[in-house]
Amino acid sequence: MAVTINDVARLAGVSPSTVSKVLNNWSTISPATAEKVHEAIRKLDYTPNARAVSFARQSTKNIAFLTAITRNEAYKNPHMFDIMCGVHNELEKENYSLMLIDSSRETYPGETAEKIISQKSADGIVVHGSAINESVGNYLVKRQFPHIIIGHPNFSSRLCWIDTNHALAGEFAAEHMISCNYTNVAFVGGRKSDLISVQRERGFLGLMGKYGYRVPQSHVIHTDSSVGEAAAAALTLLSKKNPPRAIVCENSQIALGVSKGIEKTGKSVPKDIAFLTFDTYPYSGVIEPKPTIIDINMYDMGVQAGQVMLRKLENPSLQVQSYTTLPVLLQGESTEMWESS
Amino acid sequence: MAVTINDVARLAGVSPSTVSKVLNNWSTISPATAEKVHEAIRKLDYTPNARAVSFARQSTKNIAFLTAITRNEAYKNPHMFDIMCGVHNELEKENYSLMLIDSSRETYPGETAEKIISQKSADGIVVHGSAINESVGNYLVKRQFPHIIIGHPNFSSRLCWIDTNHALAGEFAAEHMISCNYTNVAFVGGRKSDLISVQRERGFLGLMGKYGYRVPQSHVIHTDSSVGEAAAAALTLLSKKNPPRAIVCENSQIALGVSKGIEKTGKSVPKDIAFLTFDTYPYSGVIEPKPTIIDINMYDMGVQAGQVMLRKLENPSLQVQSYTTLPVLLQGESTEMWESS
DNA sequence: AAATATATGGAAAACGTTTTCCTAAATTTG
DNA sequence: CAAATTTAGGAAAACGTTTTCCATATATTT
Repeated sequence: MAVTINDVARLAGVSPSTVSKVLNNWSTISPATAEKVHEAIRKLDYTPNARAVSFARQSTKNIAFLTAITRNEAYKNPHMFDIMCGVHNELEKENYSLMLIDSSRETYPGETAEKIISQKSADGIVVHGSAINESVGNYLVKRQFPHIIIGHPNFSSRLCWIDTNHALAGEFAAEHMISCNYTNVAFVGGRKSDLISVQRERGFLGLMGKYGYRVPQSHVIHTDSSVGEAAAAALTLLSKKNPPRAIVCENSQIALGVSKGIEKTGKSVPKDIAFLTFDTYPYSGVIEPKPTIIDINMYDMGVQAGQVMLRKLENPSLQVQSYTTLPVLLQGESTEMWESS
Repeated sequence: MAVTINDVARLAGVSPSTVSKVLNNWSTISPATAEKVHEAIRKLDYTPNARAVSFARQSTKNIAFLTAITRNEAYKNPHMFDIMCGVHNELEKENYSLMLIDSSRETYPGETAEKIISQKSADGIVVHGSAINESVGNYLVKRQFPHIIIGHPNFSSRLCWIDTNHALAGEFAAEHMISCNYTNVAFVGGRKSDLISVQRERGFLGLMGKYGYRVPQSHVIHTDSSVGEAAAAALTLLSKKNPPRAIVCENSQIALGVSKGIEKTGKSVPKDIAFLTFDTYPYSGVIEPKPTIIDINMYDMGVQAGQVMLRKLENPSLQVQSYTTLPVLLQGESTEMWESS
């Protein structure tokens, strides 16, 4: 039925192994023979059977991307697809494909990863830190199975991971504010139980303090990350006797609320009051004016993860360290260099 | 190195073919033998090599999901991941995996699809209507290659597709408004070049007219889908001598703007003015009050696509028709049953 | 001119299953 | 009780490549 390497060999008058060598650009084939083979391939419209190649090479050219998938995933985790796209686009360069695998129904963390490794259905594995346990982690390290963990795992190991650093992003926020000459800055955060919010707050407050601009307690407000509470927070801050010159909003939803609150006061941004926020998604696109953002680009994080994966695929014994994706400042119109009078 | 079916056979004292039959639940194996084999499998911690199974079965148990992937994909196409998750979760039930494949760099529509089919690297293909051409389409049909097209292709064929119906969603909007006794309704749409916007508008205006509530030209405003223009549109509408009782917003960004505009007028929703919008993503989550939404759930669309795919995988000769994902009304607080006085 | 090195391409094993027969034993039937 | 049927399990082919050797022919060196 389907045309195989043998058909090509017969038509070209060579052996199947020669065809294979031509296909894989071996140097031991003369240009003349190669041309004959290519001619036959063209005539027969031959494509190697990927399943047979996988089998013979003992490699699927597939990488598994494990994450917990639920209904409305994009809503709950707007970043995951971006990470995945970054990984994909990097792996694609070396002809690897990315398989989306759900880890949400596993009975213990690491079950899915284990299955993939033992089945050998993928050459490598990209997995969220929460979907892996210590035993599988150690297995990955011991077997030198190419892997990269998104977000560092909550157990110590010699796994290779890549993570964001939200405290650092908080420090970036402080640095930007100070560089604009805003030294009287407030912080509107999310819930105190929200780890990311807490880290950003710590980084921000820490660096402000280090520069000598300690942020008073009254300039730090925690909300439920809703637009309404954030707007109220902005109104509270701006009605103080000593209102802040700028506000750091812990996420884009808060920023949307804060910008709304500011609008209500009639003050103009950034002339009277400046603000910045973190993350491009999901809401910064509808905030007016276009906000200055400290962004941790998830696509870039995916690209980095992909690069690490490619290196590990090439050399599984490679001792690769772990990485942190650096935040990036996206200058918008909600902050500007301020010539304080 | 790795333990194979032969090791299991040797330990269990049977032939490899018997082990295979046990693995695949053949009925021609006695319970006693099966137990012996399972025992050996357990002892050796054996897992069949997926690459070898793929090869022997001539099936990869992989389905390719083709879409044009770019940087910031989630931002540009917030729906794609939801569709993908829906497809995934459905396919997972029959142990199929989903491979994410980029079609953005192909030199002609259908190139990527062709490659996958000729390589036999997937058992089926889910592809966006824009990433396929007529010749590949006909090839899919002729070869009975399991496929499902997301969004119907722009050429006629006997392909199997699944699509949304935005005109129908527009009709749903009209129906809901009328059922609330809002008969004086305005429409704020996107650009006239935006196909989805135009379809929703046509459906909405059409049904309003059919019910005898023709919407005057002056109650239809086109914007660039920005928050600013949408807010301005709302202000324009509400300052007319005969302002609308309700507004249909063509997308969530417009709805965000309209709600902002309404807020500026000081009118209350839905007491004085009602509105509804389409799509849950990306912005409806931050609109206040919680809007009534005509939603076309993309995850559900993916689930439907996955179901069709499973049926085609089981029986490739199946003549499956194409499907339309129906819109769903999500009642929010921006509309209510109105007792007009 | 003989000896050695190099270039080219083929034969055959290997990859690890599944699946199609086929056989021998066990069971049923007349 | 013999013949027919059913059952259980094994032998071997098949799936389509890659890759390791090996053989031959040609080129190079002494």
